[in-house]
This record gives sequence, C-alpha cells and structure tokens, in this order.
Amino acid sequence: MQERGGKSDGRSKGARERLLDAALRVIRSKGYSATTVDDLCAAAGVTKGAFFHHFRTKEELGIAAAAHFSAMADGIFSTAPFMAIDDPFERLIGYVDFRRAIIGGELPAFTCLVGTMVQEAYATHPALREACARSIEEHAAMVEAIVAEVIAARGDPTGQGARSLALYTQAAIQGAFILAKASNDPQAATDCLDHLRRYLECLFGAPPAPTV
Amino acid sequence: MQERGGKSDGRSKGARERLLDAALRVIRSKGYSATTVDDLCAAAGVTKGAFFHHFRTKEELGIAAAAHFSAMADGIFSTAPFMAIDDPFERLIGYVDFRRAIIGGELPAFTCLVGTMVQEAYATHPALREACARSIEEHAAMVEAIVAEVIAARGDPTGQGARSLALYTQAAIQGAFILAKASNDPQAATDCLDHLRRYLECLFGAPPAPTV
DNA sequence: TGACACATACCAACCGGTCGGTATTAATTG
DNA sequence: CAATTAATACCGACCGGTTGGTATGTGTCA
Repeated sequence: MQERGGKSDGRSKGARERLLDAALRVIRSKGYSATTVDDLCAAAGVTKGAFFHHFRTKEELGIAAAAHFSAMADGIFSTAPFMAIDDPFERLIGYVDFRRAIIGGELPAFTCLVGTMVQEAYATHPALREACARSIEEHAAMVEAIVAEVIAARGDPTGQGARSLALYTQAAIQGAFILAKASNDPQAATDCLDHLRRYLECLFGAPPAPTV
Repeated sequence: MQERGGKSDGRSKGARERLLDAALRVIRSKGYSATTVDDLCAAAGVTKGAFFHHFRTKEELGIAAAAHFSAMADGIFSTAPFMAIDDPFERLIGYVDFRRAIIGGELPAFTCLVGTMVQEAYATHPALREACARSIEEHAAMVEAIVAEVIAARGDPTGQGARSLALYTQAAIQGAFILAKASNDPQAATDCLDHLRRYLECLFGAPPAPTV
C-alpha cells in the first residue's frame, strides 16, 4: 500500500508531517535554538535529505511548526465541549476551565510551542517571530469573539475592550507555563488559571455587590 | 590604574562583572542557547581565556547570570518609591504601577532574563532551571510579603493564599513580556499590567470603579 | 615566589546546509 | 500498450564554518 503524502493530505504520515509532529515535541522541551536538524530527523525517523527536501531552512520548519501547532489547537478548541455553552459568560468561564483541565502530565505535552519559540526568536528571526504572533493572534481572536459577546450582554467594566482582555487571558496562560517550567510542577499553572478565572468572574459575575 | 575585581567586589569592572552584564543584554535578546561564549566575550570586551577563568562552563555563567539578575532586581525594587507607602494595599498597587512604569524602550532592556532562560533550560539544564526558579521565587517572596500584609488587614478573598497570588502577579508579568515580544510592542505588556492591577483592586479594593 | 587575572593558540565535535543519486508514480507519446 | 519523460519524495555522504572547551603562556602584585 502506498500513499502520496501530498502537501495538504493528512491521512498518511509523510516525512513532512512526521517532522512537524516531532518539532512540537522536541522544540517544546529543548527550545528552538537547542533543537538541531538532526534531533528533528531522529525524532521523526527521517533522514536529513528528507528534511531539506520539505524545508529550505531550519527557520522555515519553525514557521511551519507554528502553523501546525495553531491548526492543532484550533481543532482541539473548536470542538471542545465548552464551545456549545449558550450563555457567553459561562462559555468564557468554560474556556478557562477547559484550559485548566488539559494541564497535566509532562510539561512538553501541554505547554505552548509559540510562546517558547518567540522568546528566543523575536529579535533574531523576524519571520519566525511573526509566525508566532499570528498563531497567538489566531487563538486570541477565538477568545475575543467570546469576550465580545459577554461585553455586548453585560458591558465592558475594563474599558480596555474585548481584544485586550482576550490577550490578557493568553498572557496569564503563557506566564502560568513559565512558572510551571521553573518549578517543574504543573500545579503552578493550574493555580494561575484559578486566579484568571476569578478575575473574569469578578468582572462579569452576576452579583453586582462586592463578594465576601 | 589597576583593580583586582575580586569575586564579590563590585566597585571595579573585572572580566567577571563585565561578562555578567553582557549576559543580561545578550541572552535577553538572543536567548540562552543561541548565545555563544564568543558572543558574550565580544559583548563584554574580554577574551575567551578570561571567560573560562571565571566560569567552568557556559551553564555556570547562566546560573551566575540568574543570580546577578536577581541581585540587580532586588536593588531596584527594594529602593523603589512604592516600597515606602504605608498602606499595604496601596503598596501592592504601587508595585504593579512601578512595574508598568519601567516598561518601555527596547525589549531586552526590561524583559526578564530568567523567564527567558527557564523556557529553554527546564528540561535539559536542571541546575540552570533551579537557578531560575530561585530567582523567581526570591522576587515573588518580596511581593508575597506585601500581599500577606494586605490579606492580614482585609482577609483573603481568593482562598489560595498570599504566595499563590504573588506567584500569579509574576505569571501575568512574564506572560505580558511574551506578548510584547510576539507583537514587538511594549504596549502589549502595559495593557496586561492594567488588567493585573484591576484584579488586585477587584480583590481588595472598593467595588469596581466606574472608570471608562 | 607564587597566586591570580587574564591572553593566545588550538582542537575535536557538531552544526546547518549542499549535492549527486535512487525509487516510485503519473502523464505523455508513438 | 510499452517506452519515455518528468516530477516528487527521499537518501546519506560530505563540507566549511562554528562551538564549547583546553592547554599553555605572560604580566602583575602582595
């Protein structure tokens, strides 16, 4: 049995797909710079020739990996249960709860590829930086859509707009990952998500009176 | 004129001190892995011989740089004006405002060295990861002391404790830096700090002020 | 005189990237 | 229909520059 493994054909595992999957694992644990092309080839089980057949440079692989990660995330979140919640506020809380729930196990499995890469690349690899920015922007836009609905129904107590609040959720999550890596403990991240959730409840929560 | 530039003598600039200062600049813009020993030597204006006279390995330099960064930060914050504020809550808000105020100019000048390093090192350089964790912990402890005072006076509406909230402030700040790097715009960071401030006001302050 | 702070020269391993080649499949052609 | 052509996917030896690290020398000061 033979497949063609074309550029946008995902049903078989060509070298390109395998390299992209390997990039997610390896770069998230070693970082972009420390990850060598040989590392990627070994992890993907392909040769160097295959690597440079599909990607002109290591940076191009990084850019493709950011898009790959983005697509994967989009698939996970767009089909996640919380998305079916009617009330916008509850859906927003559902998003945070969902993000909290998928934290666990090994760090490279749940942390953010683009958050890792952009720290190393922002000053030295402009194209990679932009790819990471697009990836974050794309996910934030999904959150922003929810926030915008909440604001439409309950007003904007922040005065900073839906986009700003959506980006803040991403910042809190990215920062949570850094703490988890530093302490080598995923719970440091879930703890942060609890605070983020409380902030949103505080902003939009039902009781107009100050709680506690 | 000649100085000894001893290990703990800071009044003159020996090779060690210059290398540590260079590390702050270079690693914050290129990341730890992409920063070579030669980069550091060139930026510090010293030779490779001097480098390996003071540090046995590149990792040891990284560990020392984390401590150096920590000491620098400690100097800045312990003498900052907000520290003199009597009311603990106002002092806590003063901390966030101060952090917001020092954001600006070039990204490598105000972002966090250890937040950058730990992302690359957590899985591959345990000793460096621990040094970064200590550095974050040290700064968080300063914040925790303020938060503890606030909680002593006003109670803990989070139920997560002073330490957890202090760590969350660090997560929000670290995440703010990632957004700033991704968008190449310091304002992305200040925007996040505004949300963090609002969370603290929401927890301890008067009911959400009718800003806008 | 000897410990310290640096300088110079050097190295082996490793790195990203190149290159000539092969295997397989699809389209073209006589 | 077989033979030819062309394109794609992949292989792995190889290359020149770079990397972290070493070995050894030199000047200085207590």
